Amino acid sequence: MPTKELATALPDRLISARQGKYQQILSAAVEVIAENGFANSRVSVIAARAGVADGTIYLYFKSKDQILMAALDEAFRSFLDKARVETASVSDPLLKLGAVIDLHLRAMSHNRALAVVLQTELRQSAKFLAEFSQRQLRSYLQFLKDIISEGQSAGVFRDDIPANLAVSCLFGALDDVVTAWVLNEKGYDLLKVGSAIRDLFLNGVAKRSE
Amino acid sequence: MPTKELATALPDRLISARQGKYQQILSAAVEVIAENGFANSRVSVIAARAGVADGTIYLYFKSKDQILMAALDEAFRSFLDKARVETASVSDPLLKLGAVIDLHLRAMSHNRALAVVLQTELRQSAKFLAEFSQRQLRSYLQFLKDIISEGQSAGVFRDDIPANLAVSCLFGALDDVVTAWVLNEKGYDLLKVGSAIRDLFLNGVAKRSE
DNA sequence: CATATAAGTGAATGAGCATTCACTCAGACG
DNA sequence: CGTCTGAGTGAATGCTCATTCACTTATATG
Repeated sequence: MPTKELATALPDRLISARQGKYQQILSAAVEVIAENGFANSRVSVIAARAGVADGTIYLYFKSKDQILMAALDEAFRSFLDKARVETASVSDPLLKLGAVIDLHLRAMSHNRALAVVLQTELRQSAKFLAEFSQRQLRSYLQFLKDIISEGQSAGVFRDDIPANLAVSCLFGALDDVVTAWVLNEKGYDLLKVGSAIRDLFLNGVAKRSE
Repeated sequence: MPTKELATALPDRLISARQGKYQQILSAAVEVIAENGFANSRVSVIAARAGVADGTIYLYFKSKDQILMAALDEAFRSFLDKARVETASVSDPLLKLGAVIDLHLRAMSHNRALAVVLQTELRQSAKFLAEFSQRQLRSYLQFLKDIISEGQSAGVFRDDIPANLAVSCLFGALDDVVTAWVLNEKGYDLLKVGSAIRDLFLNGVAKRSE
């Protein structure tokens, strides 16, 4: 008979099987939810899409709500990780800003279903949003704020503007562009607007007096 | 016996009673939905809050979904009307821009429950959002776009920027500022950020070379 | 091979809740 | 006053799924 410690440890093979189904269910859920909205998504449909039985879902997730939570949480974590890695080596705030804008748009472009879920279901209810956003979204906004602040210290950004407000404007612009893309089937190359957003954010829409 | 035509017409008293309950139900719904989210709002609770019986709701609305639709629709219509009226007499694009920004923030400030619902439930599902946004939100975005275009023609706004993108940035910034306000209990005077947003939108965050 | 363990299944359950409808009642009208 | 109309009521209905659990299948262990 195995010792207690060994009894609770899983063999590698099982762990990776777990990972496999776990991921399968998550992506199936994102697809289905993107198509129908959370409220109109049936657990049984997610299970079918993932190629598992209804009950299997509950071996990996506590509830339907929790599937959505996990999906958003994971997507965000991976995005933030990538953002940190990709910008770590860039020190110029202007370049860093461009890099983040590109990554944001690239990440959304890359997985449309996920983008749909993030732009819509994330805001499902004030309570849910508040709970999620306090953790993940805040990290991202803080990350953006740090870039702004660095730029202010470095003297390339105006310092007569609250960094928080600048972040709202930057994030809001990105967010709205992505929403527009999500709602419009028609080709609209999300990646191409990055530099225009950067320009607009830096220089504004007012015409310079010559 | 009354003629058929008269039989289908309602006496004024009844019409205004209808209006009364209709409005009562709508505001009760907005409050309840703002507190709990649409999915977690019970029709019976909305009825209780409005001071009517459960069944009465169905004399005025076809379904629970339709209550939310009607509430958003009405709120938006009244906002757009006000926007058109308030800016009709302003011809300078710069002033007009400021007037719209102020109105947007004022409208949200004025009815927090409605703001919560607009910022959260409006995005409930891609399908719902697409349907609604195609009608109402589009009008507002078009309204903003017209202001930008006027400014470009008048030579006060850069014309090397697609008006649509400028709209996304402006609306996105407003939207995100309002969302931040909605999520933060703490006092944060929404009305005070109007001029800063206008300044940022016009001039950008980059420091001018002196 | 026998046994043990844990993953996976999917039909059955039942809770929650939107919606209905048989009824009440207040006011209008001759 | 008697009768009619239709707004309003709220308990009862029934439908829709999320969730469960008794069972099957696959893998590890000695």
